[in-house]
Amino acid sequence: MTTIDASLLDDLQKRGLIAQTTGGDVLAGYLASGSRTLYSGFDPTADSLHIGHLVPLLALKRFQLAGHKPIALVGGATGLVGDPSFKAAERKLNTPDIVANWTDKLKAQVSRFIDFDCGDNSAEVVNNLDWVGKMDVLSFLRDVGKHFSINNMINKESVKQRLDREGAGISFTEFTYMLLQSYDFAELYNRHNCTLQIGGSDQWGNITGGIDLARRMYSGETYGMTLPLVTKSDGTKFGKTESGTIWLDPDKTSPYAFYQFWLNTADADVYKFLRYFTFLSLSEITEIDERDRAAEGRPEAQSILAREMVALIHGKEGLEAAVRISEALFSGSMDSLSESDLEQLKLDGLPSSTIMRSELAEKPLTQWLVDAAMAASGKQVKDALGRGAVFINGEPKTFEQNGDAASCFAAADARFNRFYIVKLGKKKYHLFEVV
RNA sequence: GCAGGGGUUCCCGAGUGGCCAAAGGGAUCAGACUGUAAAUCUGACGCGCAAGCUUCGGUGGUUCGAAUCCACCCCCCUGCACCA
Repeated sequence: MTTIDASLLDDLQKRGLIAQTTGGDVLAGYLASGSRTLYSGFDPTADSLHIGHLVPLLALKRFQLAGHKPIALVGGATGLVGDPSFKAAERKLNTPDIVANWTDKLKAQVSRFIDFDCGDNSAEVVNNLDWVGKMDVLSFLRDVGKHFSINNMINKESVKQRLDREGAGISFTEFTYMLLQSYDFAELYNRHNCTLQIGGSDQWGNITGGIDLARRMYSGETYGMTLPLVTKSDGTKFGKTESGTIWLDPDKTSPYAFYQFWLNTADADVYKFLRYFTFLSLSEITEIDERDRAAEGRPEAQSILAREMVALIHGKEGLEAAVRISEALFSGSMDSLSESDLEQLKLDGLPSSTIMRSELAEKPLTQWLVDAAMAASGKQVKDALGRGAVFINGEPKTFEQNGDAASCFAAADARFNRFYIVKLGKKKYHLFEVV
C-alpha cells in the first residue's frame, strides 16, 4: 500500500510552485486522504521538450513521490490543432507525420522522469490521439461541443487578445483547442479515474474547461492546479540564451551547455530556482542560502543547482562529462588534458569542428571562427582579436595574424598533432581538429 | 469601398534630396572590474581581413545624386460607410 505524504501541498506552496488551484481547502484534504491520479499534458510543438516544460514535468514526479499516480499525456491530437492560449497570433499547422514523430520523441523524454514500476502509483504515458483520433465530427459536436458555451469561451482571458486584436483573429481550429483538452480530462477521468490536472498558469482556462466537462459528461468531481510561469529578476525570458532555447535533448543542448546554463543563473534567481527545479528540501535550500550569505565572494548555489539539474536530466554520466569539460576549460589547466581527454571533450558535447589543413590558407581566421559559429560576424572576431580575446591553445592571437590562418593553427602548436582549443572571450570554447 | 495616418538596419524609434550604413534607446558581442555574477565604465554592433559591396515594404521613374520627390502595387492602423 502506498504511503501518502500529506505535506505535499504545503511543500509545493512553500516552494512557490502553486499559482492557482480549484476547490480551495478541499483539495488539500482530498490529496492528503488517499492516492490520487493526476495528469499534465505536453503538446508536441517541437522534437524535444525544453526547460520551460520542466516545472510541470517535475511536479508530476513530486506528486508521485508523495504517493500519487501521475499520467503524462502527450498531445498527439492537440498538437495537430495548436493551443491559442495567450498566443499573439495564429500558429501554422505542422503535418500529421511530423507531429507523430515529435509525439514519439516526447513520449520517450517524458518517460525518463517518472517511475513506471513502483506499485499502485506507477506512472503512465498516454497519447490523446488514441481517443480523439477515433472520434467522428458529429459525435464530437453532439457529445462534447454541446457542453460548451461560446459566450463563456469568448470571455476567457487566454483568447481575449486574439479576439480583441485587429488583424490577428483566431481560427475556428484553434478556438476549438479548449474543447479537445477539456475532453482529454473528461476521458482520463472516465478511463483512469484521473481527478486532478496540473499545468502552467497559461493552462488555467483549459483546465477549468476540463473540470466542467468531466462534471457534465460523467458527473465527476475533479480538480485543477496551475504552476507559476518561471520569471527572471532581470525581466528577460527564462530558458533562452543568445544561442537559443535550452532543450532537454542532449543532442540539441549538450550536457555541458546545459550545465553552463544553470551555472550562469543570476544570484537574484538562484534560490528560487533551487526551490522550483530541484528535489532538495526547503531546509537544505535555506541552509545553502544562509551559507552563501555568510560567505564572502562566490556563492555555491549556482554550482549546486547546475549539478542537480544536469544529474536529473542527463544522469550521472552527463554530469561527469559536463563537469569534466567545464573544469578543463575554466580552470586554465588545459595542458593537463590527454589525447583521450580531448577526444572525450568532443563526445561530451564541447562544440567542435574538423577542418582540413590543406584548406586552412583559404580563409582568414575571422571566417573560420564565424563558420564554426563562435561569433555572428567577422567584425566581432576582429574586435576580439584587437582586444586580445582570442586564444588558440592558450596563445593569444592578434589581428595581424588574421590573414594567416595556417600559422595560427601551426602544426607545431597542435596538441597530439591535431587538436586546437580556441577560446573567444571568456566563455566561448571550440575544439578544432585539423587533419 | 471612402477619408486620414503609417511601413527605416535584431526590437523600439529619429531622419523628409547630398555631410546617411542612416541619431537615440534597448538587446547582443568584446575589454576593464569581478565570482565563468550583478552594477558600472569602455569599445563594437548591415556584410567583408581589406579594396569594396548590399540596405530604409515592393516595382518602376525623376535627378549628377533618393530612406527622403513622383507613379503604381502590397501590408498595417484610425474614422466612416457597406454588410448583419
